[in-house]
Amino acid sequence: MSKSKRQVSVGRPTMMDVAAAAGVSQATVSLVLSGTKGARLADATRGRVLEAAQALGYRFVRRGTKAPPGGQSTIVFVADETSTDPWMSLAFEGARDKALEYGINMLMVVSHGDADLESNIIGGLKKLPILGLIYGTILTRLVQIPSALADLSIVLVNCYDEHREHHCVLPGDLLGGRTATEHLLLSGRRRIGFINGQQGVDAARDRLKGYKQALASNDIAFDPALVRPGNWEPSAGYEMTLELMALDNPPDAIFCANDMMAVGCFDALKQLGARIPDDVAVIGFDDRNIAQYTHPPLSTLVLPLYEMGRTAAELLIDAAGGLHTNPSRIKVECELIARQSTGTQRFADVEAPVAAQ
Amino acid sequence: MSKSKRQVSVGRPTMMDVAAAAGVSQATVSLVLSGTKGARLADATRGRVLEAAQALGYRFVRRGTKAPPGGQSTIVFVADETSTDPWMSLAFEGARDKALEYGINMLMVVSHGDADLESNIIGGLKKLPILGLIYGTILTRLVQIPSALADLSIVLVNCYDEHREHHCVLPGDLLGGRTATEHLLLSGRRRIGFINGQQGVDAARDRLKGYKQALASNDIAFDPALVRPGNWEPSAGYEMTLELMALDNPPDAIFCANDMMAVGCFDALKQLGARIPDDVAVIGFDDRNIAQYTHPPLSTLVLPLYEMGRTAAELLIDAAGGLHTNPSRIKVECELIARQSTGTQRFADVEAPVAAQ
DNA sequence: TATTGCTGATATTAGCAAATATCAATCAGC
DNA sequence: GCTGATTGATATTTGCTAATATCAGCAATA
Repeated sequence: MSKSKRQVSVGRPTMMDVAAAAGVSQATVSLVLSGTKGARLADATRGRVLEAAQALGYRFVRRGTKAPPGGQSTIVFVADETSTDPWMSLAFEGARDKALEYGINMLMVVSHGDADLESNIIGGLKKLPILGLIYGTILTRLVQIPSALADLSIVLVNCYDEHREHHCVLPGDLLGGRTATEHLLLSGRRRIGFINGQQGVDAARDRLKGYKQALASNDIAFDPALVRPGNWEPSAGYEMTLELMALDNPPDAIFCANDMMAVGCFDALKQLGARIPDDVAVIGFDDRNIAQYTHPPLSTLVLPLYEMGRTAAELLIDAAGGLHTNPSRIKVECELIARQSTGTQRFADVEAPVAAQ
Repeated sequence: MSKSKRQVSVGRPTMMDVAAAAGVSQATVSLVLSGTKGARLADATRGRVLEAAQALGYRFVRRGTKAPPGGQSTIVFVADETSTDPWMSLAFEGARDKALEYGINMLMVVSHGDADLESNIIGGLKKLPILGLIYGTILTRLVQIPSALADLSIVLVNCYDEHREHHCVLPGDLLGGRTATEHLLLSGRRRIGFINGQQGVDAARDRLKGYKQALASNDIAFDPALVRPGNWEPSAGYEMTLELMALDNPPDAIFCANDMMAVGCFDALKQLGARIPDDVAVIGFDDRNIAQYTHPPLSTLVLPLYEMGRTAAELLIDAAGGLHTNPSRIKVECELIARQSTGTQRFADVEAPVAAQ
């Protein structure tokens, strides 16, 4: 019975002791000493507590807090794929940069969509102080979050859940499609071809929808002959461009649903002897690296994965900070990058030229 | 003093109780019940222990084991960058696929080369059962491993340490440079230009060295006028090609130290009216996505990051399995991808044509 | 009634102690 | 001396318990 067992009033004093000395409850002492924001405390009480604590030589040890302030916290980024495109890396970097501003570390795991693997990995990580989880997919799509992750704070990037249980951050493909089309219209084009991405993919659907909206808003009739199916590959851009240009009334501009198809489109136009942008303007989508290096440089729209990652991390950090909002669907705008493939305007009164890069 | 405090012989029996009943030590009971491999036990003792355990109704609860059998193990992949190129993702995927074969999970963290951050994150991860650490860099370079990580099993990917304390896996740039040059020589070219990467970068240095070795092995004199400095960007490929073609005795083939410069090289050659590969053959390096889509498709060499990742994971898993070897430097070969930009052979007796893709 | 100041009840954690694994050292028998 | 069997010592882990955070709700006051 010596050093290991604590006597009644020996050993380090606790909040209970301080409370007794100050004539208040333990809860009050906690509120005073931990400086909880928003606590309503009388100055007199606060003073008495502090005095008692000092008198007893009380040493404050933080406990019972979910996220120990100053301690490490971690965000786990779960991706379904990584290698094909830079998108996932960009989203991760965006989230990481935001997290780092708050001193929060980030981990990435790649699940290839395997729910068991996800549960498994996250289960193993439960020993860490996890602030939350960002769940990102290569394709914009519906996802099902494994129930094993249900107790974590989750934000979805480039995907969405059926029951709107989580925040999700999506690219503004529809608005992007409209912006691209309107950019062509503003530079005086009137007959705009559209080469779509793979059927069944959300991005393809929305970009087409945006294309249609822009035409409608500008009182131009939608001509189904100008819309061609594609598959994101340069070969499709090449073939579909040949088809479009073979029409009786060929387009004076082509909107390719991604940059790779625009590369194929360039090849076809050059082969036909059409000048870009003088005869046909071309705009892509995604702002892939290559867009800067085509001849002429390709106008396109940024797929804002970096910004989406940042936003996701911010949502997570806010939620951890106690800001509880209903799950929202946030769309991040796809910025227009006007390069020379859409030319300087051919016709009258148009917008001011936008600097490239 | 009721249910919460345990009485001497009440409550669940422990190994100590079983040991006392069987007249052996706790250690012996542990050896019997946990079936430790390689333990030398007398059958009589084993029988007595099992009997005593049964008699007492002892329930076995496993504790105190470092890696709970069947429990997860994890490899942490530390990268200095991710977004610019697909290399890091490829290395990660390679390592991940190998790890998955063994049921081992992988995590990725991006440190931007910040040693404090690395120590910090890994420190936080120490609670997990970490099998080892793969440390990858975007540029092939010398790295210094923070001392905080010294107690972990580490394999370096695309980088190396001063004191050869760790395994490292590197790309075979030198051999690759030789292979590329020999491929051009084999197709009958004799005057081969070389557009180098950024000065001071290991990959640029080694690819040039390989180029020189190939020339020397084929008894062709090295002509400094045919070697031009570059910076990995298409613009450099474009300008340096113009310079090379303006020589009194222009090259009949150009080896660009990466694919992006080869794209610029293509532009310059087309502008000059030179046919590829008939007038000038072109070969790149890296096998970037774009190489399939140039006109004609670009011959190039694979930068084997995927394979390097796989190899790294394998080394780590072997080490964890008890295979202790001296730290080695493993170079992974850069495979030649022969497409049309190096043409079918122009001259006599050459190797069999290699299928594209 | 609205607001302020506080507390009881409950969720959560840090630290601890007991339980177990492991291995080098020891022991007994030949 | 040699070899197989056992144990003491120690590292590691799990569950337990006291300490702390937090919030709804109560009482007093304006």
